Amino acid sequence: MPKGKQIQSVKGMHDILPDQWPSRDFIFKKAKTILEDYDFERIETPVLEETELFERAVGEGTDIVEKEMYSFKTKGGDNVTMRPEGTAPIVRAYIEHGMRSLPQPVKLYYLEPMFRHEQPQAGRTREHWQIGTEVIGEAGFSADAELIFILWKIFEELDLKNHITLQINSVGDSNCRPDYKKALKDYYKNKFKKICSACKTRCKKNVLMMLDCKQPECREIALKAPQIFDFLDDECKTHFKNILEFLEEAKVPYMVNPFLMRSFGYSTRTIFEIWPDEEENQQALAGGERYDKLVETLGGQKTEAAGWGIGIGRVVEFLKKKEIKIPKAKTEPKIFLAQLGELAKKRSLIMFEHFRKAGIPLKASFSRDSIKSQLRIANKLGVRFTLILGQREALDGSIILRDMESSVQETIPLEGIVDTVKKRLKEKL
RNA sequence: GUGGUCAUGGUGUAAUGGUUAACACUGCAGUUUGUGGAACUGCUGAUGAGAGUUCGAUUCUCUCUGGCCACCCCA
Repeated sequence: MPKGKQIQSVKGMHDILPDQWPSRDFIFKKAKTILEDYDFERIETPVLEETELFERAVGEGTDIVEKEMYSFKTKGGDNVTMRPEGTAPIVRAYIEHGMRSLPQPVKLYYLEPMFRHEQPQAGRTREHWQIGTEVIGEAGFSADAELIFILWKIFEELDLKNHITLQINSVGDSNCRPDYKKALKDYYKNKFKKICSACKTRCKKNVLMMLDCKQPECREIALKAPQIFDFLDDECKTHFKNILEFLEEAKVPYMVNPFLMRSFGYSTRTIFEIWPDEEENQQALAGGERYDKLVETLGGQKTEAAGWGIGIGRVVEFLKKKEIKIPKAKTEPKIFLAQLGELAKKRSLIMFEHFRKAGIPLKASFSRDSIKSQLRIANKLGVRFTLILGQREALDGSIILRDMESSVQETIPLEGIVDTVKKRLKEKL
């Protein structure tokens, strides 16, 4: 056999193996329950969208659009992109399906993979799953407040609330943000020599992101920079203040972080992130924002909206790190069926269905013939009882019930076996 | 995209410019063939890919691939 190249999964994309599913299901289930209780409805959009959607929504000049999109031309000549983020496709769907004629706001949630061509490392993959929400058609602060409240509740349900902080900030709107940007630029003008090279490009591309720089020298300068709050107009200010008051009322702890920034082109007013409470690893577990102009940008009518996304992979890792107990997805198997010989094997097949219908799924190892190896498996599974159906038993219509703890076994009639086992299980409890 | 670092069975670790690459766990099987857990025994299974140096490379060099870390950005 020629050895050849070993085919592995594509860079930055990983298999999600069985052992990861209990914690993923745990997260899905918690989030889903809460979201549906709060009247969010599920939506799923295609992985592929027209490239222009993201160029317009996220904005040219952003890293996502400039260097991180999986874009290609189809055989038919269309320019398409694998969804790098969840909001733009959903807004597209909102407009396309005329959802403005539904009672507003429209509250949607999704569970989808996102694709970004980034340099991978732990907690940063090229395909990652997100649980996200969008509330479209609500300008008032109640949308932001509810969204953040629900986000917090989900983390609370995941038993993580003591390990995270909610970071929140306002980036104003098109009315007041330009003034702030100008003030920032003025502030940085005579400090240009002291800032890092990345910030020099940031200064041109997106001044606001300079506040978020991690370099110590930039950080120091940012500390004394003019603050957004002094520039917010009255409406933005009130909007922000109302959210904070709501959070206080709802007992959701938050940290106003004037240096928190998001690079999405569509963010307006409220932005927020959930951070792990750790020195190292500052990767956000979740992030969201208000986006009052996006529907218009994509050709809809004036419609205000907000939303957030949770990174499943990161939360899974975080749960593991914090040693949060994950409830078992499946119930423990209780009964194992061992068979010996052809006839027994044939007879036993139908029993699976009888037991399954009775709510007691049977375990078995059909491919194994020796009683020894079958019992070994039964033992490993930790079942309460093992049913043994041998040639003898199959012939005279009986079966052996073996108690795995006491090793006591008895021969009982095959007829009514389901009820007998049911009774025995009950006795053992 | 830039820089650094790493790469040995499924997992975790050894070792070496020269016979058959070692150990532990796991898996599979056996230890009076119709009976699990312990113990013992055996078996399966690896030097990421390609090229170069060399009599000989898993070991040295280069390229690629992938993981991880930093920058960048983000969930």
